[in-house]
Amino acid sequence: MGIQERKEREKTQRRDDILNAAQEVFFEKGLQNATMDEIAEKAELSKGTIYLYYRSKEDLYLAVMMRGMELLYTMFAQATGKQRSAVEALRALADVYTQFFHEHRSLFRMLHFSQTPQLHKQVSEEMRTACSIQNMKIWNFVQELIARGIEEGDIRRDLNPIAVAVLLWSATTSIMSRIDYGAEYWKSTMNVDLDTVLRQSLEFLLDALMTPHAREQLRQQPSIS
Amino acid sequence: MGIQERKEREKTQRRDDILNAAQEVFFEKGLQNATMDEIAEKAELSKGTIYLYYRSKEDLYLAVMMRGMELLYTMFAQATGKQRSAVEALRALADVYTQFFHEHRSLFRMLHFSQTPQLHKQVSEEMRTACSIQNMKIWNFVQELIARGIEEGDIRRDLNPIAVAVLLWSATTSIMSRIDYGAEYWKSTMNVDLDTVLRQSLEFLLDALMTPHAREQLRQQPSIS
DNA sequence: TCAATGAATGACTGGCAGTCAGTTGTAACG
DNA sequence: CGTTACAACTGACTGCCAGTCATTCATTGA
Repeated sequence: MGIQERKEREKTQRRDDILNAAQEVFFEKGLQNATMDEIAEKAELSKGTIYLYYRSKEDLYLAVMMRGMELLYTMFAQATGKQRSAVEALRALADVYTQFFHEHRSLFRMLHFSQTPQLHKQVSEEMRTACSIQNMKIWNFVQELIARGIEEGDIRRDLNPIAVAVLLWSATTSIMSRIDYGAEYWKSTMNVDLDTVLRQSLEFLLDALMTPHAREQLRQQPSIS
Repeated sequence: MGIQERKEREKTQRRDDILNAAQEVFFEKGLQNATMDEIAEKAELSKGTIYLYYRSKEDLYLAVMMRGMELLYTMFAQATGKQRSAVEALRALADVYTQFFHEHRSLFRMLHFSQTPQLHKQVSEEMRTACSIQNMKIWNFVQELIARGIEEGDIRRDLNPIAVAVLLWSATTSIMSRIDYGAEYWKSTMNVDLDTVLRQSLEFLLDALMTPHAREQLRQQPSIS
């Protein structure tokens, strides 16, 4: 009996249609200025139907955001797969994150904005746990990479892997969102190129994490860049 | 003719009353869930009157936030005034920022939230420039401190003062808002104490900024802590 | 006492998130 | 093929709230 299955397929298709429509609108208007009516119209469904699939505007917003997280995770996994050492993988991670930031700016913005406590208070329990799981996947990934770097003797032994992960992630994300918010503003009023600042900061941080031994090795085998 | 002056005084008093009422409500509910009606009631004024003094809810929000920035700036100026070297002043700055974070949590939250582009788009031109000026004051303050540290030979000469300022500020703020968002969550799911992470990160960053010479000196004259 | 001026008011408007009574389309059954 | 059952879908409607504006009120100066 394939009818059940077909219905199942149609249902997930609907969910996806809604997600695509929502993504378009959220990208263009942001959470605040997007309206459910516009999303419904774009999805060629009535507003009521949207609420059959997502509990609230905020839930829908997070659902779109989570696709972004999945994408980022996939990019991470791919980029680090072919690296030899953990430190090389960490550098690749930084590059990929920067790439994600530039090529999927709207997703990055949603990802960052979704960290607001105010938002999470208005979201269903299920969505929150789903986010939490996705989130954890990425954190574990980074953390384990750093732990491996310590084992391999390239990252300083006196550092706490998770602390390093938090510092790296926080600093990077925060500078990126500063760029996103108004790189031009910084350029014009303070003559600062934030893209350069981001690159320098990453270099500075990664360098400061490494053991003297690893730094020495790096100097003997400079990267292609 | 003191009438003009009295009226002037009364007007600024009103502005302040409204600000105080708004602060209470925003602290309790956040921007989204606060209503102008509630603010009006708390200020013992009608809603219409509020709009004679502030153009929109968002403007009012930023006005409250800016008092927070002023407070922070004052705390900064005080704390660094009595330090001998720039590096000592920088450490004092970090301590004071942490203190501000803990003692004025709601203001910190507003300060951080006010960095959202979405918010700034809904705010009057005047408010935006006022924010910008206040913002710049703090950035210049930090930047100059770092530049002084370089001159004094305690901070590495190969670093760009403004880049360092951005990195320090971004990393710190981002970790703090992570604590604010849910330190308990991190403790329970990943067994991480984010307060410790913050302290370690600051130590790590400040240490990595310093010249070998300055680090050496520090070891000979350890701080009181 | 009486305009004149400006501050304050609150009923009202428009817009939007979320709901729900009702409609439609489809499958299963006799 | 007619009928029932059921799930998917609809869109008019409700409640809420930011922001407005015609009106009221208070003060001042003549």
